[in-house]
Amino acid sequence: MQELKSRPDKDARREAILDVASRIFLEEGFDAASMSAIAAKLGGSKGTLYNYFKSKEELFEAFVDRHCAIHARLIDSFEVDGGGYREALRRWAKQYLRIVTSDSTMRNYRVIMAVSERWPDIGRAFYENGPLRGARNVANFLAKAAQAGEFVIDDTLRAAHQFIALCQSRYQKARFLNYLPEPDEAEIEAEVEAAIAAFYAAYGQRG
Amino acid sequence: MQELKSRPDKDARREAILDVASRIFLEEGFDAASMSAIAAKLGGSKGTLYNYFKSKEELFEAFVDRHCAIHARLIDSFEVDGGGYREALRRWAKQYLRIVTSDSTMRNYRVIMAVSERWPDIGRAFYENGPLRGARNVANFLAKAAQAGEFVIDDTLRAAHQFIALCQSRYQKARFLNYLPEPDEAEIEAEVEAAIAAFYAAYGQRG
Amino acid sequence: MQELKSRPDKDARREAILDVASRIFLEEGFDAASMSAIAAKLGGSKGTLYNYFKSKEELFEAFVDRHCAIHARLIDSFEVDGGGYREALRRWAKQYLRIVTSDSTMRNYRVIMAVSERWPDIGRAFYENGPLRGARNVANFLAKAAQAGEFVIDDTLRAAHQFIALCQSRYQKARFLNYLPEPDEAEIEAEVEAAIAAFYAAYGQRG
Amino acid sequence: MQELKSRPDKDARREAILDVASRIFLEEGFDAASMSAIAAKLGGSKGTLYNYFKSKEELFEAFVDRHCAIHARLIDSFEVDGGGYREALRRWAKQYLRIVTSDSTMRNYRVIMAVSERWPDIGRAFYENGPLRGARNVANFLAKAAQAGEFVIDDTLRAAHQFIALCQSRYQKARFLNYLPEPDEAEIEAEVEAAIAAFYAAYGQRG
DNA sequence: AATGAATGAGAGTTCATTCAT
DNA sequence: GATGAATGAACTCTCATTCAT
Repeated sequence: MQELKSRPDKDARREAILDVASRIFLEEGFDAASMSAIAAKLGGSKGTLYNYFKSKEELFEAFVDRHCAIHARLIDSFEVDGGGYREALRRWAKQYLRIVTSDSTMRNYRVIMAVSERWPDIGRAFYENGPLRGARNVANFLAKAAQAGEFVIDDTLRAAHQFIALCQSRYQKARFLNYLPEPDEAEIEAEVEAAIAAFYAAYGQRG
Repeated sequence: MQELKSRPDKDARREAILDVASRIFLEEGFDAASMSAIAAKLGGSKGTLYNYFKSKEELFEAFVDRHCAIHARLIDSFEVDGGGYREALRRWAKQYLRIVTSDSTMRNYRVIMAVSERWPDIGRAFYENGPLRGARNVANFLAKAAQAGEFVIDDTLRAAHQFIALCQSRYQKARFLNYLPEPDEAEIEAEVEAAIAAFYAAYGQRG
Repeated sequence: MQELKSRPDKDARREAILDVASRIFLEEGFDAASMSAIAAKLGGSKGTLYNYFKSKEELFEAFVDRHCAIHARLIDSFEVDGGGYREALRRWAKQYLRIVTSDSTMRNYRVIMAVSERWPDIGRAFYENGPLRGARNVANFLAKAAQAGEFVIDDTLRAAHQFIALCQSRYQKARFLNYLPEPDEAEIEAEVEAAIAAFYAAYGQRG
Repeated sequence: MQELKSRPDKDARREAILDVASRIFLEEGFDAASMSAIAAKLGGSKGTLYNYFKSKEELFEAFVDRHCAIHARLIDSFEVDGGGYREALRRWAKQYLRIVTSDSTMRNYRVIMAVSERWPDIGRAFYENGPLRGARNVANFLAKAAQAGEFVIDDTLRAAHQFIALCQSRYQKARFLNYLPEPDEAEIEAEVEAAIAAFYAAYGQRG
């Protein structure tokens, strides 16, 4: 009874803390974020924070885990399907690009990249749940499409990486370095069209 | 008289400070680097540090400026020339990829990206001196080559971005997130070959 | 009815808490011991702790009381009797020295002495139940023995203190300061023999 | 020049900090003493404290070192000489007892004993500079006196320990546990007389 | 009677920065 | 111009204690 009642409470509080901590980590990065600031924004005391996470590092890891999961779920939610291969690819790319160039994803990346030298595990986990997952999904699609005669592809994972890189060619570093703002819908479309054109030129089945 | 003698001294000291500060900023990032640590490694006093740079931020900016310059010089040093267009492009790409995936460049990027939200100017400066400069150099080359009939390209800057993205397709995020180690020579070659093949398929003049 | 049933339960729990608290106080001292650590080792909650003892100080006092009682009982358990006076004294001294130089007694003393300035009552209580009780027991014995013609003693309590001091002469401070380990049986015997020899020289009835 | 001027300043400040820290350590013990309290009483900032001692432990060690030195010097200052052996011994014992039962020595012992389990080195150092040094000095005297025919002593160090123990017999534990106040001059005299009587009875050359 | 989440004060420590020398 | 001692704010983290459930 008590368990059934109190556990969800505890979990809810934990999530609430993570919510606040996430926002601050994303805004400030690991080092500049302070436990005091998190507690203050939470409206609770520092002691409470430490009842739920036994150190700043542990809180950060929980933040990373959560965002790995979020990212993984998001990426898997993009269906690569329907309306013909070209259209499917186009639809996937636009969704992906929209997410991956968003301010929130950028902040996410910057925070994680910043600590990837100190804590390689964190970078690795994020890579596997984010970029690699996306590439694999695309690779699977490409394999199916190739079998159906849409493409001629030797190494589908490499091709997937190339396709994704083409989509982001203009935005990847520019967004990481905050040189460009979030692309609007037209820009996304343009990038994706250009990427698809190049990709089909390279791997499309010739008439 | 005194100026003629003391200025170079002063500049030399400044550079010495920057040398040390750079190393520490690259290793620790802006936040984790401490002025005390810099002064200690310098063998001087913190007071001296503040005689040359009036704050940690200013020292960091000097560090960024210096690395922008270093990067710009480096990128411009890659000749896009000689031995036919394809060979020139290949040579350029290999040099670029070697540099751009190196541990030292990675540290550089991570440090800058980490602060790009707080201080967008810094990210912008780095983008312009690094990635953008590289893309422009390639774009110039592509324009010349297109005029000579090697390529059919509409938007050379976009094509340049695409070519560079293709070269780094596998390594960009993987390196930022410390998922993969520095690529060896064979891996660089493979990446570049695949990129060139795709690029020529997309933009090469058809027989 | 309920009282008859619940009181023993309550007492048992109290004792269980004291068991755990004692161990921790002895290991860490008053200041370094934390209520959290005690609760954790107890397997219960901090709230429960405070249901039985209304503050850390009160818990500490209970710990002191308990150890006063333990010590008193222990000291009284040493019979000063049988096998002639010299032999009785020797037997008593060996038992006493064994106990009083043991690691567990040392920890006990150190903890109490450490707080004896802050809370003189605690030191006083411990002195009365430990050293003073021992000295009085010996003094009683000496009085009887003197009456029987074994000794010529003016002030039996002073003589008792002297005898005990002689027994511990080498170990008292050395053990408190953790300079020497627990003495082994041979060392105890040697100390006691030397003490008895000196004591009889000083107070023994001359032939 | 600068060295000749600034070093003494630094040393003086260090000593001033140690003065204050000593007082607080003696009053509160290691755990209860706080760096904030020390800084406050010093009239300086906590940062300054840490410029001189890089941790609380290091400050404590300096405190211990200082008091070891003080104790050693004090103990060596007691001449065991002049006015015949008995009188020399009496004079020494009174001085020793006066010091060793003083409130300030008591505080010193309590603080050190309290940490002797955690940091055995500290207890050991204190024992060697204090009690052991005193015992050795007495042992040397006894050896000379024995050679001159004043005593018949087999093991002079043991005899020295016994003599000292006899002197403190009533006060040792009683003072550690704060059961008795500082003895006055008459009490000291009485203790010493009793000790000397017993000691001569045990080891004095018989007429 | 038992819990354990919440608290806020305060612990030790580090920091960027200043300034008299 | 160089020094390094001094500072006070801010840091991460722990504590004894309370109280609604």
